[in-house]
Amino acid sequence: MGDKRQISMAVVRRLPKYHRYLLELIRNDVDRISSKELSDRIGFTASQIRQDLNNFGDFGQQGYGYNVKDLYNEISNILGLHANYNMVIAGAGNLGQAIAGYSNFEKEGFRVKALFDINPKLIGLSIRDIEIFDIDNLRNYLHDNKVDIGIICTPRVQAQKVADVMVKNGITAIWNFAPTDLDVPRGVIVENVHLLDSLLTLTYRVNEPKLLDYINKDPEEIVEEE
Amino acid sequence: MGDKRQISMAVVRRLPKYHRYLLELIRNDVDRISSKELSDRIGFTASQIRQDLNNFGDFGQQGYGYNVKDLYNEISNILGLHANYNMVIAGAGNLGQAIAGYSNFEKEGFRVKALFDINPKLIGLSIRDIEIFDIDNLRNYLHDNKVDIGIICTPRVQAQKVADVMVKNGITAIWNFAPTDLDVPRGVIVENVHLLDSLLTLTYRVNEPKLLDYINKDPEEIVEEE
DNA sequence: TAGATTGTTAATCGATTAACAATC
DNA sequence: TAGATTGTTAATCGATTAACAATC
Repeated sequence: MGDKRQISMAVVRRLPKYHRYLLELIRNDVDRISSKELSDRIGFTASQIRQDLNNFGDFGQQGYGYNVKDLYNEISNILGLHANYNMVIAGAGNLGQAIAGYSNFEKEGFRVKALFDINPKLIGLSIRDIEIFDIDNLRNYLHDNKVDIGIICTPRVQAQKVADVMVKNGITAIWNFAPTDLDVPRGVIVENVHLLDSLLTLTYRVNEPKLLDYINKDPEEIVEEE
Repeated sequence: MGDKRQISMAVVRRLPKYHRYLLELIRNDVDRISSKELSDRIGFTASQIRQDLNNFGDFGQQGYGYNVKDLYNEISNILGLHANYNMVIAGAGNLGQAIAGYSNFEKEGFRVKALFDINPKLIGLSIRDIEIFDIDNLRNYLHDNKVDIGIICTPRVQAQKVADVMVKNGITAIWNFAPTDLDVPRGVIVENVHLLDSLLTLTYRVNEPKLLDYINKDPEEIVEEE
């Protein structure tokens, strides 16, 4: 019914960083902060900070700045952290187990309820009291339990199949760690964590100076021109 | 000595995806591909694909398109994958162990040589033949061994300290999984994987429709206007 | 040769930054 | 009140898309 003016992904990706820095300010007993001061810490321009925040409301006060605690709460709310989230993990290998055992998520209301794997050696074991089930039971599990987020930590070749099962059984939010892009229907939200992609941007940047030197030299052809 | 025309981060972040899709094409025995066809698969516009690639060279041929294998090799090279990389991991908890055991990296020439931790219970153990050392030995290890990439998987509070040790002992590329932004000197490259940030953008998008409805309503004030 | 498709310039679109009136 | 700082509009910058001549 509304205008639904969309928030750009560029803005959305900055929101968790605001959340993180505001928590840090609370830890340091800072009560209020101006966009200028926050800019110095977080590294975005003051102008950008004000623009970003004003997408969601008038959280500041002229002549004063922003109340740190209030702003933190506003952004928590914007990020959906007023609710708890039940999650399941497909793929109980190293990575799946690591995510299941990562305590930082629990503090924000994220709960891993079950792991699923294809490997008989893993099925039946528990990681931090979270049981590993047979992947064939994923379908039934999703039927019987309210699950908000499906996490995919399987190898590449199984990822799409798992995603299909999740989507068919009501999952609308997928956190994908498999090194492939998933094909899902409109309305299903996928957030990718492509670790190798991330590592390759690191090696790109390590090599960039040499690479650009090489490209800009281009020794053969240049001699002939004008 | 060169012009050093910089490649934008937007382009750099797309490079690993080209790499991934080209490997997929090789797997499917596709020999050549046009920007149009690649566009259909990868989801970037054909125009963008040609622009991106032309930052680095003339890899295509009019009327033909791109040779898949050649282009794959070119991009591998651009990403620095002609070399091998020695890596060490600080923090041998779940996440550190998962990364140490993640086989996808090895295929591309990445080798985890050692883990380091503060926990006496972990020190001396091995993960996939990779030994866990006392974090106090990190300094000496970096002195005695050629290490290209430092990986930080410690809790937030220890991350900066570990980064300082790495930087002081010659590391110029850091892959950071700790939920904090590192302060490093110019010339040191940091690639962050902020898992919670990623998860929060997912929950943001899950809640976005409700949130924007709420913001766009603004019931109180609107009544009074014009 | 005719058709296809690149490399590249120009046009458009969107995101960031600057500026400043409003106001606490 | 005077000073500080927001919210917001306008200007700038950069990235994406469109168009097309060059050429395989």
